[in-house]
Amino acid sequence: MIAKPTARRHAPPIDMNLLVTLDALLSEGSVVGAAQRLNLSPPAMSRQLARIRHLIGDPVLVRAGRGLVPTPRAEALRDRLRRLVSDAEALVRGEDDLDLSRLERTFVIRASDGFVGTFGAALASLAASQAPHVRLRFAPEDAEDVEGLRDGRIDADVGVIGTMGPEIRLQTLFHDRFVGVVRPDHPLLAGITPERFSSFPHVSVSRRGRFAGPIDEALATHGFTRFVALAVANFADALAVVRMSDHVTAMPERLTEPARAGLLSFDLPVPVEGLAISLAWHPRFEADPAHRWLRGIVREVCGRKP
DNA sequence: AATATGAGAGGGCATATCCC
DNA sequence: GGGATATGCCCTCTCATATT
Repeated sequence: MIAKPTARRHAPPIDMNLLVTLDALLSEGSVVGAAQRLNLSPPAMSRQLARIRHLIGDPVLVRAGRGLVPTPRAEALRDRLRRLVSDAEALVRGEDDLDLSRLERTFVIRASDGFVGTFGAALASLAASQAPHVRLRFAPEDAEDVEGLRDGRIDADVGVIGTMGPEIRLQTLFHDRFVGVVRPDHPLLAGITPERFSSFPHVSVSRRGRFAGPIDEALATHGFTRFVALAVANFADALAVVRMSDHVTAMPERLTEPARAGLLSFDLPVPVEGLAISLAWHPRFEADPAHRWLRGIVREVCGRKP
């Protein structure tokens, strides 16, 4: 008996071009769109889709009415694939050929009005000095979901970032602490004790309209309860109310520095845990040189001493 | 070594099919 | 009807093999 070597034929090498094609198909959600993007005819693209289906063993995109919708398998592949392709593009292009002086791009940053008020001007100046054709759009904070980052409507998210999707990249920009804010001639200033602090009506800042937060928890551990009479969605509204009433509010110190001008800030009478202001982005932008530059200038501006 | 030949991949055009 | 995808047919190009 001849001992035959068990060497089996190697599987044919994977056509990596199909990954680029699939990325285009998933991004465009249509054969025609992907064909235009890759300078192919729609039939050629349709055939590439057929090859991808054969390669993956999944329909990838199925007809829904006139268009196509991705299968769960395709959805699961989408982000990794996007990252893979953009990494490959960056590899080929090289990271150095980012020409900031000619970069024309609009970045969407989701951030609170506090962040815009405190860092917006510095960020805009720094961006303009390095990349004069780049535009920044600050989008208001909505429900803190990852969809905006996932589908690319949002380039970066700045703020107190809680539970995001597991794939979301996160980096702490700085730590902040809560301070109380009242108008300058407020009666509370005669003596700030937990008891007197709790006796005035409060304004809470919550994009979700919450009346209770970490300050209430801190007060509760010391046996105090405050009455939050008003919940507003941004810092400016809270400050406007405080400016013209006996209401008391609390907000992150550094994040609202310029906005609190003309008002009186004070240390809270009970210790409240600090908060981390972070930058979040989707991994698809991880290797994107322009996006890296954006992250860099955000970090730089936040790292400057006030 | 140079040339011819055949298979296979992949693209475009025309057209079928589906659905709004 | 018209937009979108899928497919039949034919073409070109490449590569491996056969032939001179």
